[in-house]
Amino acid sequence: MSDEPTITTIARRAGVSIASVSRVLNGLPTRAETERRVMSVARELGYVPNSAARSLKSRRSNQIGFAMADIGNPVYLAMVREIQPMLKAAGYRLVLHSTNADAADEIDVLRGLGERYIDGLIMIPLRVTDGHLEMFAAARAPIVVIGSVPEGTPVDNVRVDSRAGVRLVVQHLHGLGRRRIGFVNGPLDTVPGAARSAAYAEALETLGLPYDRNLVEVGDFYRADGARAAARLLERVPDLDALLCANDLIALGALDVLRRAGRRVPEDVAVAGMDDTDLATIAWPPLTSVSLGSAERGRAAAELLLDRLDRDGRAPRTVTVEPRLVTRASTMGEETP
Amino acid sequence: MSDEPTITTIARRAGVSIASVSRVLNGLPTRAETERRVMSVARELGYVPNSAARSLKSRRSNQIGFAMADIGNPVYLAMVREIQPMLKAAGYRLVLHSTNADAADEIDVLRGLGERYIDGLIMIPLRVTDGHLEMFAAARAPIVVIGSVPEGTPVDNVRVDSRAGVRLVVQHLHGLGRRRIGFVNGPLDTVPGAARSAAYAEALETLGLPYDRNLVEVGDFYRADGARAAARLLERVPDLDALLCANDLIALGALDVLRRAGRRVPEDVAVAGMDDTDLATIAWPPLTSVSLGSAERGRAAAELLLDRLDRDGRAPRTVTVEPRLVTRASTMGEETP
DNA sequence: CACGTCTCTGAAAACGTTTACGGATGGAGG
DNA sequence: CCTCCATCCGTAAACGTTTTCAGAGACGTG
Repeated sequence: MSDEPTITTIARRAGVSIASVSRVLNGLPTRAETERRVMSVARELGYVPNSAARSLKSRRSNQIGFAMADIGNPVYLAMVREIQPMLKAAGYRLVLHSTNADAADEIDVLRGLGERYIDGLIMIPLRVTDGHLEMFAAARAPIVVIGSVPEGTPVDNVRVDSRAGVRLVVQHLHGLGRRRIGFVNGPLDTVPGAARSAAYAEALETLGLPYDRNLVEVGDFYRADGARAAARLLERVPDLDALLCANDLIALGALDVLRRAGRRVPEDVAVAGMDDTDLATIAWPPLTSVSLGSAERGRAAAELLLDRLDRDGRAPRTVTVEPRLVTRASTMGEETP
Repeated sequence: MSDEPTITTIARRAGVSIASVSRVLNGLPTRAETERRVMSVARELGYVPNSAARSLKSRRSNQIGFAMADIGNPVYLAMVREIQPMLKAAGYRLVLHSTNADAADEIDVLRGLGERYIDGLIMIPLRVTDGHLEMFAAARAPIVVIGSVPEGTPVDNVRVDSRAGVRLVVQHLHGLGRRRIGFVNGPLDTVPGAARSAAYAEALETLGLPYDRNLVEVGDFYRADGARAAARLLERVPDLDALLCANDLIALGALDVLRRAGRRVPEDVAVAGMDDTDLATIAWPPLTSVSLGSAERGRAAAELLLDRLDRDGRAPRTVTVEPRLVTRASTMGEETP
């Protein structure tokens, strides 16, 4: 027990060569007697193969990286919950990277691909910088990006038509007779922030509603920021009758603020979130939210990656997930359980 | 770009030996001119050291494992959120294992320690089998167990006095005048399930309340199971006036059921959870819950592990975290925001 | 009996690092 | 001019595997 047994220890004890030991351990055809001896010695010594040595030879680590901004956000969580079992079933381990949406941090992870401690990477960058693009191009292992990426970027890509998603909610709110539809967004320099901002304007236009910049407030994608932003918005536009939030977390913050302000949801203000996380059914009132298919996106990303690990060389593929509106009591009072 | 540059490539291009390259890259003293040449070639080639080779020599992987039942449970999530940045700051990566509370799966992870792909492991076993104990004893790398473990087990250990926690809530409910205090527990063959069961009985006895087995129902530690168990309990004991749930998730399920049954919380039934996760403040009404210091436990576990990685050889240590009751509207109506 | 064929095994190289050791060089001191 | 020491660097071994290649027997066939 003092020193870890290696293939060499076993070979000596069993009176065979290390090559034979390796063959037995890898299930290659071997004479029954040899196999028996090797196996028995290996078991007796409690032998476990050294993964570093194996990786060095085989050039595979059997690890996959997953990089997202913050493991605390239930969207990413939903993805991890899909991805982890799939990878595990395929014999891969999951290495988690929480980057705080910091570009330098993310580029560090990408550099990690070169260290070869992971065979592939699933990444959700909130901002895609030139640095990202360079690393994507130079990457020495497959990458799947969840979220939009410029045309022609040489990585597999899973995206969701968030524009359509925003349109769905805005139409829903409009259909309920709401005309002063506020919008609490996340940072505009993030990919989702920018997309949702454009989509909001576009949806209003389609419906013939005027775009009023006073109705828009920007915070960050967290509950506390959402609350603050919603409070600012409410103060500026007291006659708001609906609130679209770029995120379920933001929506939770908004609900807190509205409750404290004595506004009834949905009677006075209808509130909708995005992502349709578990939180939507926990919140009170239950939150109408656009599902952006987090679980589905996670699954698709894992599939794309595993596929490419199997046989590389194909052109990059893009999978697009359809958004789906899930209405609950925060917009449709009557549906309250 | 075709073939990954190695230390040998650099050596050739710079006209020095691989030893010199290694020295430069590791910051060992070298003549300025040599250093300049090596660095410039390395940069030009986009050299990145191969982690497998490095691990093989150095016998360290710079990875730490974290094994829990289900990444979806916010308790574990709170821990990961503490642990991940601490490990990262210390130069370690996090390898995530979701074991579905399956003993065989957990033992697999423990076996992984022998593969040396992780330098240490933080584990939260829901059940501690003989298999676990054997692996703990034979482990070739440091382990920190979060949760109780038999006296004398040779691992560092972070625990929480859940007995005291249960006592706190039961006293709180009793102090509010509740006398028919139901208990929805998780599986009794899990470490927390067993502990909470014993603690519930004990707390009742301390308060001079009779133990009525009709008041106890067992499900699993999830929302849906909690709902089902609470429904059974409610049907059996309609005059229940308080409900202690072994878990915030269970409590959410219970809230759903009570709402659907038309019981007011807390007027008719006071509800309390355990773990004090984020969900407690999202639920409606906000949930009274016993904090079992998830974040604190995560931090302590990471500290213990990093400490032991620094210098091994000390006796195993145990850190105990104090529970803390956080009262909210689900038991104290008047505090409703 | 010579030969070819087949099955099993061992020797050795290779993966990409780190590091112990000793050789070369140059300057200081006698 | 010789010796000594310090400084810098190259050679080679080692980490624990996998895999290629070829040798050794066994056996059947002509």
